[in-house]
Amino acid sequence: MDTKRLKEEFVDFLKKHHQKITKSRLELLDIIANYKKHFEIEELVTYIQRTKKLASRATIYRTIKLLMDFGVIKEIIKQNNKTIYEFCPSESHHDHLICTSCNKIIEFLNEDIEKLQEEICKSHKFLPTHHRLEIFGLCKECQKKLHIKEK
Amino acid sequence: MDTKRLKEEFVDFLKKHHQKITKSRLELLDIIANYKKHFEIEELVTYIQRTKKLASRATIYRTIKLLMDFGVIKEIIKQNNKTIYEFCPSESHHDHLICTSCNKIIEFLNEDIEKLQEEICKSHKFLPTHHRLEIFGLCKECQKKLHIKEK
DNA sequence: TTCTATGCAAAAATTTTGCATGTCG
DNA sequence: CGACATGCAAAATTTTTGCATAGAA
Repeated sequence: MDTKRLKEEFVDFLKKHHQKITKSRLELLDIIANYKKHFEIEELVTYIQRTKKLASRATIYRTIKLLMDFGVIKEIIKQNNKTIYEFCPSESHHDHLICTSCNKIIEFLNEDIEKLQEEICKSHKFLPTHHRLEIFGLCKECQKKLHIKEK
Repeated sequence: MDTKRLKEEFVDFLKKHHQKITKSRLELLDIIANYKKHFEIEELVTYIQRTKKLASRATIYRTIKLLMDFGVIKEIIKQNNKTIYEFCPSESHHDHLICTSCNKIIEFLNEDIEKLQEEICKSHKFLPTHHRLEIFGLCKECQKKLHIKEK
């Protein structure tokens, strides 16, 4: 993935928030953008420390928080107290179908649902910043594996 | 809350899953049903151990897993890596508006959104078991406090 | 030069587990 | 009686933090 543009925006973001522009921060953005789309932090820490020796666990945690504020990382949660993070550059919001058997994550976007959410917020005078919709269940393949008949 | 019926169903559930019916399990269901609707586990542990001395932390954690399988507890997550659990007897599914300033949780249910979700699952041949929709933002009161003008 | 970021290791917070003992069926 | 549940404390997991040092503005 080409992250040149994204890095520039991140630099602006850091300046605006009076934070320093460091090698770690920019390279972490780069690494994460080119790593798996969905990841757990510890897995990422292991990967980074094995391959690049770029940043410590503490810095990775701290930078991920920054990147969440910046808006390119979101947390989506799955069962078992595991937190899965998603790299998600801003344009492409979407929601998730999560298979509880094979842990596959399927993305979808439905404009009607998005619109309905806006209406709900309006009716509660709630000012939304972001949202998360997760549907848990069994994917097509796992239904077959488990011999579940379609209705 | 009257939990007689719920307890009977829980007993059936335990039998069906070849698990034992114990005092701890039944009383924990009772306590949780009458505790706050939204809670963190540690807070619950403290409460139970202060007031009733009924079960150990380990048993509480284990029983909550059981109750999640049984279906009366769901986990909804909020920011800051805190996991909020919700007691939610089966009939009353709903989703959440979560205020990121005062942490208030507002429940809502929108049938159209529910229907659209079913359609999405169908089109992916996905067999849903449950879902979770969380909209984060600022509640009416916090917008006022923070002097945010309505559009 | 000044202030913030980083690394390290220790601490905190949260959840799970092994094992001896108690309880249910 | 046999199998499973419980309590305890220890371990595992995940995340945060204090402080000395390095690096950016």
